[in-house]
Amino acid sequence: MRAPPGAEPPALAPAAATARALLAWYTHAGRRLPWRAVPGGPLPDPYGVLVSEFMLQQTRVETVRAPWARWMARWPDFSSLANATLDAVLAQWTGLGYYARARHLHRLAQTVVRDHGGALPRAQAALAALPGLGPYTQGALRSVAFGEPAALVDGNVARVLARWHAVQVDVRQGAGRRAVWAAAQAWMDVPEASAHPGDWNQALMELGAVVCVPGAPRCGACPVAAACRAHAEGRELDLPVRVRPPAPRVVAACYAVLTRTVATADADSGDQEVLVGQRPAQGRWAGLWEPPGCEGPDAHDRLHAWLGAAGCDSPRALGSLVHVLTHRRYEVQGWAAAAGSADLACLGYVAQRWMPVAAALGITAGLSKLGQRLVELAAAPAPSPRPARARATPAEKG
DNA sequence: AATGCGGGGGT
DNA sequence: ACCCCAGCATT
Repeated sequence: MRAPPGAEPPALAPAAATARALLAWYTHAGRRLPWRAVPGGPLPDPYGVLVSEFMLQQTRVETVRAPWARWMARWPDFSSLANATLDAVLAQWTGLGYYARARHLHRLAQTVVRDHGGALPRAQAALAALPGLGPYTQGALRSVAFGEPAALVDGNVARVLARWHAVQVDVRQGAGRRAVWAAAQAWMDVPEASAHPGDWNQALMELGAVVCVPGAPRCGACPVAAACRAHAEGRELDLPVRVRPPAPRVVAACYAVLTRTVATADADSGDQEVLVGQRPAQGRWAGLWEPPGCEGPDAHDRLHAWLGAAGCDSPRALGSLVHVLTHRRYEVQGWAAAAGSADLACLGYVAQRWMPVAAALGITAGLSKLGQRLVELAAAPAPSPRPARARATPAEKG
């Protein structure tokens, strides 16, 4: 721990002392989890590890404890799981989310029984061919269950390594992702780490989960703070770099809500119907229905040209609304008109039909959320003096 | 390289 | 209200 003035910055390369310090901390302070082996002890049951790893994908440790115990009590091995029905498996997964994981796990068990004699294969190629086993889970099984010197990177490891090495780019994608995987792999060249690969990898994840946490890392409690470049440079709060997703692209759109009144036995007030078109099978809102509209800078002109050609005279402005998706911000002008001889194919729709307004607002109608909002806009009797919530004007908040 | 996929906890 | 979480499959 010699630190002469002007000495080189803290270790950027894997170092035996750092590996020893982290493993010692993990042995002493690591949580005892039911699927986790005692540090330094014999390897755990691969099936139990596999189940835990599937449940832990994008899910916190504390969320998994109880479901894992229930699962292991019901299906303690590959053959019992392989013999279970998919319905039972999915029901047992209830509440964990990402249900594709349960389907993969079930299918994996059946594959292991059928093709691998009921035991998880050790060869990397065979492992990678199993459903639901991506790079992270492969590394976890190889190191934790089989004791092989395989690296892994999850969200915790990516954050820890981003701080240790002061990685300046987003470690979740592209070059940053590759850099973090390379760094994780480099640690497997340190004998202190590769001698206990399962403990080493779990120690890295444990550190990220309880010390090197995202918001306010507890560097005072970190066993390897001396090796951390971000800490040495006082930038632990700035790393890992958070790539703010680009602001949604603004899309101008113009829609027309065409309605007609259908006579009913209840002669007083006929039922209102709205004209909707079905979007193509590809692209945004594929196959969903919506009132006719178009998008783009010239959306207003194109829509009104279409309205005129369709004989929908004197459209009435409904006002505007903003609809935000992950990557798009739709700024929509709505218009109401009486129906003419409207052909929606000209606007790119693959089908069209009249739909009762009440049905269009239901969840089973197949309208996009934007389509429903437009129908609501047209169906609203009048702008009330006090809207339910000022959702459309979040900017006023500040 | 994007996108969809659940649900819950922390700040 | 975000942000993040022991990710993976699909396009």
